[in-house]
Amino acid sequence: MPELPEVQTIVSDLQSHLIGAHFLTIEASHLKAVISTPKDLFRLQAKGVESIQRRGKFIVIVLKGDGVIVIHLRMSGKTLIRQKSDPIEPHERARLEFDRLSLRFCDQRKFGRVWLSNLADYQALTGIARLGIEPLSTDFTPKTFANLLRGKKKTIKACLLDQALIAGIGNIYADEACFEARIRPNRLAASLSPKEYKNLHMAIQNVLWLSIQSRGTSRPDGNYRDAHGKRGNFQNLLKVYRRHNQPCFHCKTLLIRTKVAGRGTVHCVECQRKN
DNA sequence: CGTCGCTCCTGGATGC
DNA sequence: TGCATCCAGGAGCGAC
Repeated sequence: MPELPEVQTIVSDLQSHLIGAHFLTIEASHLKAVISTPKDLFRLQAKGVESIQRRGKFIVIVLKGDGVIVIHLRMSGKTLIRQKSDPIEPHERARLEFDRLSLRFCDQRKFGRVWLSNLADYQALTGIARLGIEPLSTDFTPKTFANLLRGKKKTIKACLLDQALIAGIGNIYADEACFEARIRPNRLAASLSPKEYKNLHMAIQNVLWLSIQSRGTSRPDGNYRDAHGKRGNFQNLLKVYRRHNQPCFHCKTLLIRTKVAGRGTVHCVECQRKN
């Protein structure tokens, strides 16, 4: 599923094709996929694309003037850059028409959303307002990370998945970062030592940067594709995610699968000790 | 207020 | 072989 590295890859793709294009209309074939008001829709029409950014797992397309288009892909969403004349895509839920191309929002599981709004309202409307720190920003230091987690009464994995604490990490990179830092995902966040906070902070940044360099993770049966419909490559570099019953690359012990924070979780009982 | 569990969805996997 | 049930999983929301 698209997490920070996948969304960053898509945003880069969109930046090179959509900047300067003019947004014309949106057509929703799945009504719940698009959230807007007639007023907002009217205000968005025929405005040039000024910038495209990522915030957490959100894609934010800012139009000249006052329009903002926000997309969240959730589990299975895709945004595909197509020609206007190209045929309908499988699971296509909405079509954003620009003057020179057509952006198709596709989503097998119908969890994803497209919002049409304006600069004053889009952060509250979409939930972007509630997001925590960006893990690849300069503000995200070992110290801010430790301060964020110190009082928390839940597992470290639940904290990594909590978008109000840190924005952009999902199930794949939570497991990968915990393995990289040699920390068991079901440890209580407050129980980590200063050194472990530091190690985990570095592991998070390393894993996210490496995945961005590989254009994200596309599982064999997974749904993530970039804006051209192509797979990423980080699945070849995963150490634990979806590798249960396979040997740990470090110690050869078979990795085990458990449930932490309600999510399928894979870790190595030897490399990721209880304390 | 913080944390937990339920819900939304689909299609592939599993069970009988 | 075929039909029914189970399950993953991000995030909002109600319950406690």
